[in-house]
Amino acid sequence: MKKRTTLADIAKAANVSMMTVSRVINNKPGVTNQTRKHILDLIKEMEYQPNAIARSLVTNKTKTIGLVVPDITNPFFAQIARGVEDAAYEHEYTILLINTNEELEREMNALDSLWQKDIDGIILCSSRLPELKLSAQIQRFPATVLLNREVLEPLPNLVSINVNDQRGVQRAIQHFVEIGRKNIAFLGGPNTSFSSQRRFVGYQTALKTAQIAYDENLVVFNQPNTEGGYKATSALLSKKSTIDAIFAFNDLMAIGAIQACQQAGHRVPEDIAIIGVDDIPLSSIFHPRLTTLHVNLQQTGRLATRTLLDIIGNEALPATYQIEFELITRESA
Amino acid sequence: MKKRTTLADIAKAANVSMMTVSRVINNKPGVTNQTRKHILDLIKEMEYQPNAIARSLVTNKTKTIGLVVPDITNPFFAQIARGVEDAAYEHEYTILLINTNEELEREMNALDSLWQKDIDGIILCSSRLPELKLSAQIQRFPATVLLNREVLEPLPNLVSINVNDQRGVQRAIQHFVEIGRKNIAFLGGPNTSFSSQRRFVGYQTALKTAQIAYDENLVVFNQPNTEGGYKATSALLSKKSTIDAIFAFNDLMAIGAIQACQQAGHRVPEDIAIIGVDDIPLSSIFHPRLTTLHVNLQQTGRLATRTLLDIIGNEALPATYQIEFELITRESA
DNA sequence: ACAGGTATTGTTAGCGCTAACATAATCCCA
DNA sequence: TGGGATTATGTTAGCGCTAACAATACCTGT
Repeated sequence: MKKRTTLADIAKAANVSMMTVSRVINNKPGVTNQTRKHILDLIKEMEYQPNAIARSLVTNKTKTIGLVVPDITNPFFAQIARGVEDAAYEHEYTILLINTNEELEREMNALDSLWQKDIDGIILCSSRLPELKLSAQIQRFPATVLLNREVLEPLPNLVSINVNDQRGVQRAIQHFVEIGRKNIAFLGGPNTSFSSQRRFVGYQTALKTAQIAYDENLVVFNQPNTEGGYKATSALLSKKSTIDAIFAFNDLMAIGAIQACQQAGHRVPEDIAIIGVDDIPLSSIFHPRLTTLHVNLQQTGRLATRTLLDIIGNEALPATYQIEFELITRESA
Repeated sequence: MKKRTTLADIAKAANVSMMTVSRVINNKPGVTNQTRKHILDLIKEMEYQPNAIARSLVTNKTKTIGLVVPDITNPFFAQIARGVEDAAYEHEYTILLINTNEELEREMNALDSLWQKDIDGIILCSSRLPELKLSAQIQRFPATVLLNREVLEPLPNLVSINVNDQRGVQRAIQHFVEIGRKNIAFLGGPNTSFSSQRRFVGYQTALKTAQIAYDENLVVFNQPNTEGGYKATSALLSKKSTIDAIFAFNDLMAIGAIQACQQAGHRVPEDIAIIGVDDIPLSSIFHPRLTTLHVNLQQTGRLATRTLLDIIGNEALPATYQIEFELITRESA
């Protein structure tokens, strides 16, 4: 690991001042083509690469954005992260990745450490911070995009992006109605989850629209995995045998639900139609192939960083975006 | 976004020199408990947080490590990333995440940009760089850990961590033999992939050990997904009907293989036993539940950063690690 | 009470770069 | 042909911090 070549080295070698070299590397005008070429050659020859740290210290820009997610292992966030990074790469930004593991303390520490590193902005996914702390944090960063979190009072340097859970669920329920289902059950996830709450509201709204009476016996909450789906559905079937459709919080629960139905002797989708959410890879492999609500998360990630860069660049913007679900109709409904 | 509080601000407020404050925030000796407390109070009161950029410029340490992966969307790398970040967090390091998308140019750019940001080390996963370029890159970073890539000539600041593909496959084949299978087919992945190659070697070695003759008609390569597994297996079954076991490059191919077998009227595992690799979540949900080779990737990620930090801290180390697969015996074999 | 040590605080310089202003070189047209 | 505009280059200062050395203040034992 040899020592870095610095601006000064190049300047000396080219027999010009550091500023002239600086102008060349930053593509600024005010340098003859001849000297520019000369310097460019030297830069290549001496393998000079600017020291971003030094540059940041004076410009107050780091070309770095922080991405805070609960758990990168969750495909939901991995997809978003990929989109975020892709778009960042295109604009020559890099990503500082942080997992909060849904722990408040870790999220606070993360934000502090990002702040210390003087990043240009943050993309904060599914933040669990209490409103007050969150808004305090946001105010100290130059720009932030909030993903998948209920909005606070508007802030000038903040944009929120949310998936439209309500509307998505309504679409699903509507689909059930269109294929003639009337006894539609709702499998909720953990009720600490914002999206589970919103989906529940969507479910109720959609029933009202379809003029179907709400029946609380058709609603169960459980863990958002296959096991939870299985248990919830078994419980449901034992007290209500007239069910002909199930909306599940996510695909894993939907799969659990299918297994429970089949176990109990119901055919899917003939007797009971099932719709999940997320469109995980498994959905198209599992048999029967799962009908599900889908969002292009990678695209959403891209949108998040583009929006962030817009805020950084001081371009006016609306304060919230709503991303719509798409219903992927496959075999299960 | 108000202006940052700086060391100078604190120094002025406390009526001491900047150095004294610096000593306090860096927990260095040479400050009275009294003044220390006084300064600490002011720091809290004025919400001072050191500027990491400025600090890095003088110390030449950034407390940041680069993590380069082909695609964070791939659960394999997401798991590793999670482990890497967890361990980094514990040591107060942060992670710069980069996706190369398996593109050479993007990998080079990534490495350049990390270099410019003066990071303390890199963890490079499944690098596709030609040997020469790779080793040149490695030599300019203070420390690097190579994951899942054949080792080059040893370098003082480099540690390689590889999953022991060969031994893993041997374990799988041995399991087939133990349950009385003799006609063992091999479903390979893309032959550009190092791991596919190594697993193929392991397959041949294991056969030799078990004194089973190698038959090239039992070997097929295809895409590493369910479709590839399905096609490969169909092809296999049409020319060889005596097959009683299949080793698949990964779980997705294994699932495709199962579907192809069942389609062709073979029972799994009674007629044909099947083993995959990766232990993806689906493996334990799919029916029949998949027997598969498993590695604790999160743990591997942790190992990677611990090792990297050891290199940074100049603690002597062996040049390569081998991580062993574990055979998870479920229903499919 | 004082030499010689130790514990505490301060001063100077510089990391590598760029903003802002200052100067030198070149041009163009009346 | 000369002077104001223009273009090319240089100089100075400082971003926020810490390493290294310098200067005090405070001891301790004799």
